[in-house]
Amino acid sequence: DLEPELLRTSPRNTSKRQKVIHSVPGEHSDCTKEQDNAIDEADSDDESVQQTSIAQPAMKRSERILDFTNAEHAKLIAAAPKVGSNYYDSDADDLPGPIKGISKSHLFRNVAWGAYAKDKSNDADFPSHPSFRQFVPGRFERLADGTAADQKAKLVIKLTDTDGKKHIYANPPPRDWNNQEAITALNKRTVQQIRRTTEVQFRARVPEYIDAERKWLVANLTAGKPTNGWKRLVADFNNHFAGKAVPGTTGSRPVRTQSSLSKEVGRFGAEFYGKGLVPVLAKKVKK
DNA sequence: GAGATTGCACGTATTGCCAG
DNA sequence: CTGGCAATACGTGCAATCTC
Repeated sequence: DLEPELLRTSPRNTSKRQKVIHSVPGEHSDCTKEQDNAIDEADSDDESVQQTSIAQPAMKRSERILDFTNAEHAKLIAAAPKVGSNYYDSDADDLPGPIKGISKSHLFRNVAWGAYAKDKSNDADFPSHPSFRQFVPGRFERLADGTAADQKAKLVIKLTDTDGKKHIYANPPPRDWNNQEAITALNKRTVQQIRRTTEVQFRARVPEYIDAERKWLVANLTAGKPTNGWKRLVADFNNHFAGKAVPGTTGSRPVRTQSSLSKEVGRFGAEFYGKGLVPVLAKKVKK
């Protein structure tokens, strides 16, 4: 069964009802401005959308970002198939007024969606266990096979929910594909659409730190710093907690990385750890 | 109109990268 | 190694919309 190009073909392990965790490649940006408006001009109407059938290690975010000013990258972009007006006409003027339902309207184009964005006839377009590559800055992204792909294809998300109902989410394109704020909003929106509609999640839920862990930290910190260095602290912490069950809690404690621990210590360092105190979270105020 | 959908802010957490 | 920050995931609440 085919999945739209935005959905990476996942290794056929998709068992039914269970949260499927797809890892999402990471981070950092450093993009170049002045891009795709020029590319939009070259928008062709060819609907051929390349299929990315590569079961390879997920590429890191930084590796997927293409620099328009880099000659080699520019060549890849030029060779990439462009998603056409079947999605929406990139060259057409935007519809007047703000986009309905989108509060950050200034970041996105109010386009008139094409036929593909309304077509529910092809079952194969509606996976129930989709995989997804987050948007990265720039209209085109580099794929693991070395070619470039048009991220415009990822704007229309077609899914089959847990009740078998089909959904289409047509997410407005960013006015500026290099605007990280727009890309971030787009990613948040699409990830949530997938999370709420299907059983797919891109990251496991993270257990919060519990009192026992925080007490242990207090005992192993000196003036808010690891008594014997971070390396040692991380190893000791995980020896003590990882995989173990703690009375009063369910399941077993997760492995914590140095990043996690240093964030926890840093977050409450001033008020608590630095003073040898166990952090106590303020009660949430609900209305 | 009432319930179902959606978008998005918030708070909690992790991971990747980079500079010192 | 460390420290720190950018990017981004998840759960949840809530308001604006949509749908029946």
